[in-house]
Amino acid sequence: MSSITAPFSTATGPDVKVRFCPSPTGTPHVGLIRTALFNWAYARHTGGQFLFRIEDTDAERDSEESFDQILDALGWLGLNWDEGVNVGGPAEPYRQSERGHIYQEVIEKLKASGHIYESFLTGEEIDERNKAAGRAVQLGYDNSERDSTEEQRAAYRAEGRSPALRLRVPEVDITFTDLVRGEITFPAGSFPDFVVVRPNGQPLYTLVNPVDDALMGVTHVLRGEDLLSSTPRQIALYNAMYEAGITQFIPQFGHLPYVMGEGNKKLSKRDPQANLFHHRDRGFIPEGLLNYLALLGWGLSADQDIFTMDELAAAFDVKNVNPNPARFDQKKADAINAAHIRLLSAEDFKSRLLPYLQSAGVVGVTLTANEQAILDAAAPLIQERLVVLSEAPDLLSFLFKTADQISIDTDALDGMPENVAEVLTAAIAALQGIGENEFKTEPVQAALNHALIEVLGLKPRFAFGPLRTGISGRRISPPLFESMEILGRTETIARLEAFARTV
RNA sequence: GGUCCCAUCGUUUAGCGGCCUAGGACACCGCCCUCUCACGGCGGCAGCACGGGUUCAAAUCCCGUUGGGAUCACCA
Repeated sequence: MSSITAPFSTATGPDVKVRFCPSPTGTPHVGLIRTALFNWAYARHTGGQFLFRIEDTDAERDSEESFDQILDALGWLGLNWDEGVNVGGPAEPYRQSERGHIYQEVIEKLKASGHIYESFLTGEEIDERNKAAGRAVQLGYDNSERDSTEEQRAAYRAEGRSPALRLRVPEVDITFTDLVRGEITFPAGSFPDFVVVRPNGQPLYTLVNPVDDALMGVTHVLRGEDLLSSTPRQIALYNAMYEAGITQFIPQFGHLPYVMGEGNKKLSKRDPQANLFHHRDRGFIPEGLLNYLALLGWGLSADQDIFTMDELAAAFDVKNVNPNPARFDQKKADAINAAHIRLLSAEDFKSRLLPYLQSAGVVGVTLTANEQAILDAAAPLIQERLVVLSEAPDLLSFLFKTADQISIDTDALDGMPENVAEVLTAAIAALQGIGENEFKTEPVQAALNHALIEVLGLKPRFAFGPLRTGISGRRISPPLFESMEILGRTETIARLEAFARTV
C-alpha cells in the first residue's frame, strides 16, 4: 500500500498561516481562548496570517448564541484576525455550515481517486464481527469493505441501506514532528479506516477540518492536545488530498497542553473558572487575563511574568511551549491581573472602572458632573488596591452617597475603641476649624493629627479607625484624608456627627 | 485492553551535560513602610517521582518502573 508522500509545510515567516476554528457550542472556555491566543501570537510573531473559521457542522449542538459569544470574546480580548468570519478572504465562506457544496466536490474527487470507499456496516454489525472473530470490540472497524465488489454493494443497497464513506488509511507508520512535543510516530494499524461522510451525505469533522485547513492554506495547526491522537488520521487524509491534487502540503502540528482545574481533571465546562465571561464579570482586564493564560504553558523569560501583548507577540514561539498540562491557579491569575490594573494610565483605569460602577448602580448610566468629579478624584485612590475591577463599587460607593445613606458594617463597629465618642467629638471640632475652601487632604490630616495624636495622645490606628468607619461605614476604605477631601467639609462632618449619635 | 502524550518547590515556570549547594513568579510565613487595605522593600519555607544505564561529569541523554492524562464515534 502507499505511504505518506505529501510534504509538510516549510513555512516559517510571513508565509505562516495559523487558524482558530472553534465550534460554537456553549460559552467560551479559557482553554479555548488560550488556544486562540497562542495562534494569534504565533501569527503576529512570524508576521503571518491569523485565520478565524467557525466549525458549525453539528446542527444539534451549535448555537448562534455561542457564535455571538465567541465574537464577543475575541473582540473584548483584542485577538484580531486577518482572514475569516466577518472579515472575508479568498476562501469564503468561513462558516462550515455554508460550505457544503465545497465538501461535496472534495468528496467526489476523493471517491474518484479511490481514497474513500463505501461502508454499509452498522456499528452493531462491526461489533458482531469482532466478537465472532475473537477480537476486542474496542478495535472497531476491521476495514472489511475496502475491496467489496459492486455486487456486494448493490446487495446492501437493495436492502435499502445507504453507505457511510470511509478513508482508506495507508498501512504505514505515520510520523510527524509535533512543534511542542517533538517527533511522534503512530504505528501502522493504530486506527482503522474511519468514517468521513455520514450515510446521509453529511461530512464529518474528520473530513471537514483538514479539508478547510488545506483549502485555506493553513500551514500550522496549533490546537489542544486532545486532538493529538486524531492527527495521524488527518495526516492520512491530507495525504489522500495531496494525491488527489487537492492540496500541496501537510501543515505542521503543535499540540498545546491542557488547562487543568483542581486535581488532575481538565478544567470542566461546568467550572466557573473555565468560563471566560466569569472572569470578565469579576473585573479581569484583557491584558491581565491574556497574560495569565499565556503563562499556562509558556513564559516570556526566566524572571519576567508581567508582559504586554506586544512583548508576547515579539517573543512567542510554539517551540517554547511546555508539553505538560498546567493548572489554572486563580490566585496567580488575580495577581497578574492586579499588576496589569496598576500598569494602566489613570485615564484608562477610570474608563475601565466605569462600567462596573454603573452596573452596580453606584453611578448613573450618564454621569452627573458631581459623579464625574468624585470619580476623577477617587479612581487614583484605588487603582493599586484592586485585584479585579468588580471590587471597586464596594470600595467607592460611600463617596457617592449622602450621610443618611451610610450604614455601618458590624465588623467595622467591632473594631471601635472604648473612647470612640471622645475621638469623634475631638475630630469634629478639629475639622470645623478648617475653612470650606481649605478642606484638603494636607490640612485635614494636619488638624486631625494635632487633635487626636498630639493632644489626645492616641495611637494613629485608634484615632483614625473611628473616622474611617464614620465616613465610609467600613473597616477598610480608600485613604482617609483623601476621602474626606472628596466628601467635603460639610458632608464629612455630617457623617461623623451621625456616627457619633449612634455610639 | 490497543495506541499516544506527560512528569523540576503547593501552583506556574527557568534549566536544553559542567555556570545548579536548582533561579524567578504566585501562594504561604515573618519583618519594614503605614490612617485601614493595598502598593513597595527585605527575609524565610519549599522541588528535580523512582530505579538502572551512558559519561570524567546528568535535573538535563537512553531504558525501565510508577503515577497521571488523552484517544480508540456515523461529536467536534
